[in-house]
Amino acid sequence: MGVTKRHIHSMRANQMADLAKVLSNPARVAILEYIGDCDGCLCQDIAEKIRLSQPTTSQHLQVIRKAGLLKSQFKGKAQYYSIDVRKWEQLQQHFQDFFEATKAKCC
Amino acid sequence: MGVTKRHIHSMRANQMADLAKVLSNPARVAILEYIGDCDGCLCQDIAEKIRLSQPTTSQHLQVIRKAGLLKSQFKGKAQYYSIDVRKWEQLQQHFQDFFEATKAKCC
DNA sequence: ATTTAATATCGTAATATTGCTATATTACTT
DNA sequence: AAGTAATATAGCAATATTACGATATTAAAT
Repeated sequence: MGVTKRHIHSMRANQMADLAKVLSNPARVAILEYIGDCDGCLCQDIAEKIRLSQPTTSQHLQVIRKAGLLKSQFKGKAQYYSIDVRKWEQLQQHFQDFFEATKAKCC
Repeated sequence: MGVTKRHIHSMRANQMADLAKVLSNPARVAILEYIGDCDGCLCQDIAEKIRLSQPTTSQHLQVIRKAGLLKSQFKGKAQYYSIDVRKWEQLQQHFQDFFEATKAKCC
């Protein structure tokens, strides 16, 4: 077959996997690091920085955005991306909870 | 093309992505949750619990193991898996550092 | 030595992901 | 209104991932 069988797992496990998937590509990690740096970045600047094409960079941005981690704002024709700090902290908490819950059980 | 271009990214970004990849599949998340629960689990019990075949479960276990997160011990023909707590805490710290570093820059 | 039971690996098919070029869309500028 | 600049989307090829059944490996039990 070859499809991830989401339906057999708990919603919690699927959610956790979905969040981890956002961070499971080095380009997206690099993008998040860069956006953190500059606080309001243009797609083309990001693309130049991480050395991927503009379309590829844009696609990765959409993935991160769909996870709710980005805020964006048009100024003229430019789109300024920045990290949604509240969502970022929620993400951090989600991972934290997962690590702690697992540790609490096994140790 | 279609290959992740690891060489253009920093070692840190690649590492982070590799770690996230372990958690980016709900079966592996479910396995980790289950192993946390029982502290010394058999592959077949895990397979039954998460409702995937024994070979599929074994493969996921190898992925988690290659990331260094598992300890295992043969007793007879059975292999008892458990979480390597030190490595688990290191993983947690790695994520924690990434979240904090990014947050420190952008806020 | 053979059988049995548990796990790991091989081979394969289906689907997902990654990255590109080409093109569309959007909003400003002239 | 036409041109320009920035981003997004479509379409595609290459590779990676996921899952399975079949089989190999391993170690105990008969």
